[in-house]
Amino acid sequence: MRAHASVLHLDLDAFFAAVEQRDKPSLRGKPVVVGGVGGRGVVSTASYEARVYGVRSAMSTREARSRCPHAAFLSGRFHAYRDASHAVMSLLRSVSPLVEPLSLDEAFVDLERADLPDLEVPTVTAFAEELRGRVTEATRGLTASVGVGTSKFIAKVASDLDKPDGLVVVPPGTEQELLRPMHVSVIPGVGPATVERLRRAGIHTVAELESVDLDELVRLVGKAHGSGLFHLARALDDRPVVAEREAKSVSVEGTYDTDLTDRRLMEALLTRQAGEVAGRLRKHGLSGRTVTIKVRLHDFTTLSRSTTLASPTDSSATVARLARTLLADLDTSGGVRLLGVGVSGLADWVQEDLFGEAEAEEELPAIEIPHHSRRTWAPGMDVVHTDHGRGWVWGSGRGVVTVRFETAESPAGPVRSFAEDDPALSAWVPPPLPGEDPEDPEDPEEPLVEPPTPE
DNA sequence: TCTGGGGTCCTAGGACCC
DNA sequence: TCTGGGGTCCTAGGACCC
Repeated sequence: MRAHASVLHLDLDAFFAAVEQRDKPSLRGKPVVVGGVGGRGVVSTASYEARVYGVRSAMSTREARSRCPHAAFLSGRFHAYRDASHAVMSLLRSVSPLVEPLSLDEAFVDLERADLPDLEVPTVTAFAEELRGRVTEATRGLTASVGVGTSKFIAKVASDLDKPDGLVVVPPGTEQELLRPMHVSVIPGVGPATVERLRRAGIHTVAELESVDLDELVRLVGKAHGSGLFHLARALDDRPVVAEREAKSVSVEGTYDTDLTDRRLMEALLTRQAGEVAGRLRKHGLSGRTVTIKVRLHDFTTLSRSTTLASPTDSSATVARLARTLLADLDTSGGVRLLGVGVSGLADWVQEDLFGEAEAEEELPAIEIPHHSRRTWAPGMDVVHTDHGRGWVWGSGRGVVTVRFETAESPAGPVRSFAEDDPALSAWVPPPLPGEDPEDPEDPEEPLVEPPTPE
């Protein structure tokens, strides 16, 4: 909670649909729905013309079609959205170094770090109005709704008050009178489940929430959430605008038009997804220790299974093998509508660490691995202990097993390879599965079974 | 043929360590 | 062969956000 209205929240109006209307004049003034167009798709964004018919984000596309059959249904062009988003974020960063993007179409801007003569309401209002114009210019016609207030919470609430193409500045000191009549769902983090819990306790508005003491709120919704609600209900929010946030996980998932029942097909799909995840890790110079699969059954029951490695990986083959191993424990006989693979526990990891230091491989002293000292560390992975430290199986193929050693400096130390039949190496190496090319573990062949295209 | 995809954060229980 | 508490890591699930 600041003394001045110096947090700005900007939200591009009906972003995906607006980009489509900008790029295709025949769509202007007409209902446009962007989202999944398959049998199980949902709406990402509806243009304001489509919202008139009750089409909303997250609604199934099937329902959107029945409400507005004459709308244009588009599956989306993410490169175009990314480009437009980039133009906006660059503009915002030119105005203040402290910009926190929330998604492609939303960001906070810290005006304390902008070049303004002062932070009084008239000054900030004029600045925000000019900024909206510059956003429209930079995106060749997209409009933005902007809110400005003394905190992130207030700025975000404000940007919602005059959509689309509006600006609301909440003067310092007026926050509580603004919030009190509002429904509790204006508070970020209050979704359907919390609304229902609060409703049962007779709490509907922010004013009512404000009258509940901290202990009672914690009892109702838990420790962290309760404390958050207690403060936000009083407009107390000092969360800073944070420019750089590091990714914590990378994942790929897909929902299929018809439920999957063939385990071999599921394995093939997981293998493909693992390759996408690992590829994205490598692209960003990341690796991760925990591999998680997600399985949604025919009845929408959602399961997850995860396993954690001794050291991070970005290998397609390793992620794929672990994913398939995790699937093996699950009963999928009723059919599966969604499969996904993710990697978390991310670490910065530069390619040179692994491949650029061949000399490190040469420097390693001879190693004897006593049979009895080995133990299984994780499904599909073996770990070996030696006098020189601990190593783990990194990859295998062509009769060679590659072991990566942990050192005092780094859990991802030098790499050394062994012949598969080396008596020193007692680690069990899982055989390659169909669809995985043992010649090149980073480039698995297409699965033998051709999977259906995920929507 | 209700219910996406890519994320973040929290909780709770168990293992393990000191 | 009794009893503990705190801290951390891991796993599974759930709520929430855009």
